[in-house]
Amino acid sequence: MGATKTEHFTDKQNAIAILAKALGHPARVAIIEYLMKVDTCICGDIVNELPLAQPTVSQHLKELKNAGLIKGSIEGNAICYCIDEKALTKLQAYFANISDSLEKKKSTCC
Amino acid sequence: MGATKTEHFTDKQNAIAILAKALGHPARVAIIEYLMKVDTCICGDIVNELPLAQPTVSQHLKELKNAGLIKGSIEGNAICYCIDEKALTKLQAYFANISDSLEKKKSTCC
DNA sequence: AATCTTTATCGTAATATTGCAATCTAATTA
DNA sequence: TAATTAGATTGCAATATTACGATAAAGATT
Repeated sequence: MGATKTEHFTDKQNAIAILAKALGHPARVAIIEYLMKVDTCICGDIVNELPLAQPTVSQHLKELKNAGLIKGSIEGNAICYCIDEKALTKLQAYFANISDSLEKKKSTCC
Repeated sequence: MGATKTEHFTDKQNAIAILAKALGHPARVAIIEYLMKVDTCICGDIVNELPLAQPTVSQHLKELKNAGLIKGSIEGNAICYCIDEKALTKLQAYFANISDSLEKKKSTCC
């Protein structure tokens, strides 16, 4: 064995896990933060921003794309990578909801 | 090779990545959601709630604990697992902040 | 057309994760 | 004290991730 048993969990649980997993590496967190920092989307220098080799960065970008956290479109011979707002909104909503619930049931716990 | 190069990233990036990674598996998302659902903290039946064998669940609980997402205290011969609010608040704040920024710079992008 | 630039892919090695049977530990109960 | 119960640990097999050198693909530049 060794493969995750996704079929036993709900779609929503799997969806959150996929997004969280994609952010489960500091390089990918750094990529998202870099895409937040630059105003424009034409950013062909992500490799220079990271302390990793180009194939490694390319692989991380691919994973972020597969998870739906970023989207890329071809722009000449460079590529324009962008944050996909939908995914981040989903995460924001999820944790906001959890925080809310925690606030409400502060009493009974520990 | 094969090990994550954590030393090249900021403490904050690593901290977020650790929390996200811990939630990067549907079973662990399910555990957090179960702990949210039950009001009390004396919950010695997490194994029965999940479609996984007891050692596997134990391992997932350990990882959530290592990441700081839950805390456990011995309660007789059972164990009381609890959500650690600090970690979830940290995630909530992180994604709320990102969502805010995205809202503000809606114009220049794609 | 030859070259440069940018990004992706392939191949491979090192390491990490997932899952479970078997076993161990410690508190509880009979 | 023996049996029970709740949970952790060990050991192992299957699979996934991380990282990078080498190379390929495709548009841009000369």
